[in-house]
Parts: sequence; structure tokens; C-alpha cells
Amino acid sequence: MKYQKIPEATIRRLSRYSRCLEEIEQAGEGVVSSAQLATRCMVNAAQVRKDLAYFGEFGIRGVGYYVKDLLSDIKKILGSNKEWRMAVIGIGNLGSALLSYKDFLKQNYKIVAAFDIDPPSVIGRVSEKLGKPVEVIHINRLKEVAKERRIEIGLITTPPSEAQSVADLLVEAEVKGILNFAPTQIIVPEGFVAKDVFFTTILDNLAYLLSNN
Amino acid sequence: MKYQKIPEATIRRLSRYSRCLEEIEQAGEGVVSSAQLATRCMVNAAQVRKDLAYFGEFGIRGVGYYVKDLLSDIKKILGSNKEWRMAVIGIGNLGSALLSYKDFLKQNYKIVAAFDIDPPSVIGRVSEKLGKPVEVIHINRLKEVAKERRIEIGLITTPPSEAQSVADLLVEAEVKGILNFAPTQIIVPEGFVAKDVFFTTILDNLAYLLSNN
DNA sequence: CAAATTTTGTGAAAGGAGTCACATAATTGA
DNA sequence: TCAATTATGTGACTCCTTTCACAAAATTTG
Ligand SMILES: NC(=O)c1ccc[n+]([C@@H]2O[C@H](COP(=O)([O-])OP(=O)(O)OC[C@H]3O[C@@H](n4cnc5c(N)ncnc54)[C@H](O)[C@@H]3O)[C@@H](O)[C@H]2O)c1
Ligand SMILES: NC(=O)c1ccc[n+]([C@@H]2O[C@H](COP(=O)([O-])OP(=O)(O)OC[C@H]3O[C@@H](n4cnc5c(N)ncnc54)[C@H](O)[C@@H]3O)[C@@H](O)[C@H]2O)c1
Repeated sequence: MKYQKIPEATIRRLSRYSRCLEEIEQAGEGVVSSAQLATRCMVNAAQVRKDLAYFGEFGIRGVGYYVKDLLSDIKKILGSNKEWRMAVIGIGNLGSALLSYKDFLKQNYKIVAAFDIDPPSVIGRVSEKLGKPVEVIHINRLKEVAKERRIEIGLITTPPSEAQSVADLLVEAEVKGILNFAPTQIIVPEGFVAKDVFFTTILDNLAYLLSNN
Repeated sequence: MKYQKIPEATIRRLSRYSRCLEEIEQAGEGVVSSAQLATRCMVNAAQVRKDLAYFGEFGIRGVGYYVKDLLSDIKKILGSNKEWRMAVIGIGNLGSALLSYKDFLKQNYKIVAAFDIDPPSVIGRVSEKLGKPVEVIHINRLKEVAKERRIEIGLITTPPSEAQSVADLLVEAEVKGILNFAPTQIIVPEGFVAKDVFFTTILDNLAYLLSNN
């Protein structure tokens, strides 16, 4: 298998396979075929095999895939086997919800810091949400704390007007990954990765499907 | 222009164009070219024209597109010109955040009801979040209230274990569109539309890009 | 132990989506 | 009025993704 550019769709599906494999593992299955996994993930079986083939050979012909091994391999591919250290910036409604999102704990995504421009007003609201109290830190200490706590991903939940300047701060602090929930497009330099999560786009999509079916 | 299946990517981009056109309109521009819009949305100019061509001819050769008209046309295509009446089910951390999401007001997405299985514990927390107090209603009144308030879209923010059964209730209440935030795949019958929003997939994607660049 | 069965991995084919390039149409200005 | 300019709409082309189909490999069965 020689090097090729991997489609983004493949990466998204790997994440789906990962979730399904966890359920299959829970159910006590030791081995799974591409056909079974495909049915569960609602994709084509050849698609599953092709996706995996980008990264190597993980199955045994005539048998299938060992669930535990495949899950571990996929997590290694995705980079979700290591622990990712995250910060939330903007502890309002959405930021607070993210702080108390329990699934992050189960996965290897860990929120290790919370920032706001107005910490006193929010510090009471979020404490103890994650089991242990979360201290909300003033945004002007972002760079210092990001270094100290080795933050790798920043979740932006400030108003849209502030999103780009917060992203700039994250870049300055060498936080390489950004997930932006504010409805404005974020631009980061080469070497950094920013993804925008637009709720309205998702709703527009739904509205379109509802209007045209 | 004859009928064709419209790519989902086109619909997503139309939503993006819509957002950009709003900014352009705000800036007081009356006319925009496909090249200008494309630069702003970070896509190819021909892509913009192709996307629009699926639905008709909206521009004037040698001139460009009238911003106001194009915005209105795109919203008509997406179905986001009409008001969409939504309900949030599961008024915990995320559900409360959605209730107080101010951008829904600006767009034509309106939350007109909130449901939970344990209303007394949450009723105080969400009141007045949207300007006017929001009454949290017991889930067992979903069908009745959905009819009464003409609810068209349900946002599921319950624990994953409850997500499918809540979806079933929504289907029974003939709520045609579902946006599911719980990390579990929802299945709905023909004629209904369900979209899952998996936070972990988005993070896995980011993790992959950070691990491999 | 060999034939039958199962299921992977992968080249080839088919199907979609994105880009290019240019004819076409509107406008401007001399 | 007509040439020059501008920018759309779209056929053709390229590139990418998905599906098909089957040889290869492992296992099971008689
Ligand atoms: N509420 C939702 O459900 C929801 C959903 C999708 C997207 N969003 C987006 O997420 C963002 C936050 O939404 P919200 O409802 O939580 O708003 P919010 O007003 O409740 O919270 C914003 C927080 O950001 C803080 N802040 C402002 N400027 C800052 C800065 N420069 N640095 C650090 N912190 C700063 C504020 O003090 C406040 O605590 C918005 O952009 C919104 O559009 C919200
Ligand atoms: N918190 C986040 O930031 C976040 C982010 C992404 C996804 N999610 C997902 O969204 C969902 C909610 O997360 P949360 O953190 O708000 O959880 P939460 O526990 O704070 O809220 C869940 C709410 O749902 C209610 N509920 C339970 N069963 C119900 C039923 N059958 N009918 C109606 N209401 C019911 C509960 O009473 C509770 O109020 C979860 O599935 C979670 O995985 C949360």
C-alpha cells in the first residue's frame, strides 16, 4: 500500500466505525466482518475495507477483524488514542455546557482550562460541573496558562465578534487546534487547524430537506 | 436547466453563501460578482455559479448578482425564508444553552417549546433566558403540545439512552425534522429527516489533522 | 487432506463533484 | 452605434469517491 491523500470523508467514517466498534465490544463480540460493521454504520462493506486499506491490512481473510485490535488501530490512525488537552474560551451558555459534557471524559478529550474576559461573573456558575471545581481564568493569562498546562486544542465559545481575536491569541500561544462554535469564519496560519461548527448550516440543511421532500 | 440530484455539498455551500451575503448586505453593497462571493466563502468562482445553476439563473451577465435578490432567492431554495418552529427536548446543560442561543432569533428558527422528563428541577433554570420566560413542559405532553404549537423541528438533548425513544415520540407527534445532539445514531421512518450532530466526530477529525500535519 | 466456504484486499468500472474555458449577454464609453 | 469590457451560464474535462467483482488467503468440513 503506497501513500495516497486520504479523503476527509474516510476520516469521518473512521470516527463512526470507532463508535460502532465500541458498541460491538460492549456487546461482547470478539470478531466482526466488514459486512457487519458496514450494516451497523449504514455504509457499503467495500467502503469499510477501502477506508481501512488506506492505512494497512487489519483483517484476516475468511475471518474478519478482531474488534479490540481494530478499535485500537483506528484510534491510533485518528490520533484519538492519546489524551488531548483542551481549553474552553468564553464561559457563557454554550461554554458552560461544554465544561460539563461528560462524554469528553469517556473519550480522550480532556478540558484542562476555562477562560473568560469576565471571570468573576462566571466562576460560581461552572464550579464543580466536571466533578472537580473548574477555575475560570482571565483571558489575558491564556498564553501563560496554555504553555503551563500544555493545551493543544481550544474551543471558542465567545460572541462572534471576539472569535477571530481569540483565535489569534490561541495561535500566539501555539495552541495548534481550534474548534470554533461562533458563527463566523476563523482564519489561522499554516501549521494550525481550525474547524468551524455552524449550527445554522446544520439547521439550513434540515430546512432544505424538509422543504423539498 | 433540467432536473438533477442536488449534491449535499451544494446545500451546505448555499448556507455559507447566505451567511456571507448577509455580511455583504450589511456592508451596503448592492451587487456582488461570483468571484467576490467566492473569495469571501473561500471557494472557486465557477463553483458558486454551478451551485446556483442547479436552481435557475439569478445573475446578470457583465454585472453580477443583486445582493438582496440573491439572498432572498437562496433563502427560498433552502427553505430558510419561512419561520421554523422548534422544540428542545432535554433541558440540561446543552438544552439550556440552545434555549438561550440568540442567533436563532436573528435567523428564522424559533424555539417555541421546551420539554423534559423532570420539569420542576429545570423550570427555574431556563426561565427568562430567551427574553420571555420559557415554560418547561413534561415530555408526556409532547404530542399534544407539538400539534398545538405546530412544531416542525425537534432538537434532542437528552442522554443518549433516551434519544431514540424521544425520536419515536417526535415521529408519533408528526414532527418531521429532528436534530439529535446525543452521541447515538437515530433512525426515523421514510418521510422524516433526522440529522445527528456528533461532537466527537468533529474532535476526532481535528485530532487526526493535528496528528498528521 | 482436499474441497467447500468465508471474507479480506484491491484493481477496474462507474458515478459524482469540482474546475476550466469560452460563448453569450449586458453595460460602458467614445 | 459599435467596440471594448465585464461577468454569467454551461459543456467538456479532470479529479476524486464509491461500488463492483474477483483473486487470494484463512478456516471449516467431510
Ligand atoms: N448558546 C448556544 O447554544 C450556541 C449554539 C451554537 C453556537 N453558539 C455560539 O457560541 C458562542 C457563545 O454563545 P453563548 O450563548 O454561550 O453566549 P454567551 O454570551 O452566554 O457567552 C459568551 C461568553 O464569552 C465571554 N467573552 C466575551 N468576549 C470574550 C473574550 N474576548 N475572551 C474570552 N471570553 C469572552 C463572555 O464573557 C461570555 O461569558 C456565540 O458565538 C454563539 O453564537 C451558541
Ligand atoms: N453538554 C454538552 O456540551 C454536550 C455536547 C454535545 C453533546 N451533548 C449530548 O447532549 C445530551 C445532553 O447533554 P447534557 O450535558 O445537557 O446532559 P444533562 O444530563 O445535563 O441533560 C439531559 C436532560 O435530559 C432530560 N431527560 C432525560 N430523559 C429524558 C426524556 N426521556 N425525555 C425528556 N427529557 C429527558 C434530563 O432530565 C436532563 O434535564 C447528551 O446526550 C450529551 O451526550 C452534550
